[in-house]
Amino acid sequence: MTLTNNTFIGEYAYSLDSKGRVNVPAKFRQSLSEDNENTFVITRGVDPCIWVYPLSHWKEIESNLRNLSSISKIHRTFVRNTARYASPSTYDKQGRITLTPSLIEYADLDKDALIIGMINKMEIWNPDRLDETDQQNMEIDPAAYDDLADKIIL
Amino acid sequence: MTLTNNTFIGEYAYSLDSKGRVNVPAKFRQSLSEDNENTFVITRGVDPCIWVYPLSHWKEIESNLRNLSSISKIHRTFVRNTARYASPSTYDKQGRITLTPSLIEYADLDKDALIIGMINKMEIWNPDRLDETDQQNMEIDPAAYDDLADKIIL
DNA sequence: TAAGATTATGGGTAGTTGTGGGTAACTTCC
DNA sequence: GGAAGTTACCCACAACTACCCATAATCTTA
Repeated sequence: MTLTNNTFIGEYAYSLDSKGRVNVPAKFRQSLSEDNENTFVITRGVDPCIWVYPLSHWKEIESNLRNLSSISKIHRTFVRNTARYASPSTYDKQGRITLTPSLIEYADLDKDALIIGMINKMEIWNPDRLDETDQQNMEIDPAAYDDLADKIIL
Repeated sequence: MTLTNNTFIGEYAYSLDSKGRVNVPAKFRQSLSEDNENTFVITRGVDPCIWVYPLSHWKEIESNLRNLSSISKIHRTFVRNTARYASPSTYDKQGRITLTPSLIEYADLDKDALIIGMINKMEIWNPDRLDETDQQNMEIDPAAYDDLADKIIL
């Protein structure tokens, strides 16, 4: 059962094979709208993980970046940092995408890959790195967290 | 897999051969629309790197420059710096473009050439110079950077 | 519960891509 | 006009990647 198009929730444990391929959860694939052409764009996350966007969402990001002028240093740097690590990946007949060696290294992926639905994208984690990040996030300022409560009615 | 015509993302490590040729990533070539006639325009970047535009986009830049008045000193200087170092380059059967000695020197290119997709153009870097530039960019005002990130939902 | 469909994982192969070098055409300069 | 240097085009090979098929485990449904 699919909730909303191009929306991802839940957590899945898969394995990364010797060719750098990981399965995309069947539910995520089913949620993809036609215009994504079975394709995702993978890139570096802010945390040590891989971000996986549906193609259609990435195209929106691209069109925003296109309007930034390279005369401005900040704009130039922002475009470079965003575009640099991104690469499209179409899933194969078995529903797997191929990750790039550079991203596998960045996310420190080994055999186990944890896929997490993040609403408009998904994240691929080394389970150990995620545990560590969770620990560190305990130290987040509770006030700032509470602040969010005003914006999102849980 | 090609996302959008004349749009470049990703990072690629290639080598510059003794004849001053570098490969254009296959994905970038495939993304080029017909009207580019397999041709790019190479010129100096603002940073110490080479900017590589698809011919069609360069033509738009030319027509924008045409509208700048030569009375203004800033305009005059800008037009001169932009036009001065530009030169067209068609890729060969193997997908390589030939760089000019002057641009190779400007970008301080040696054996290794790092090609970065910058959406509407690409950049060719000496990996060491890029590392240095990345370091310097750490000093960019974080607030201004976050501001950009807010507008573009990553 | 049994049969069928779907899902997760592993591996083989043909076509593509990146890189080096060779040769012919063209330009430049004396 | 001829020699020297430069540029553009062509061929060849090694490495890699996308695509295909196979199998085992799991879920679905009658």
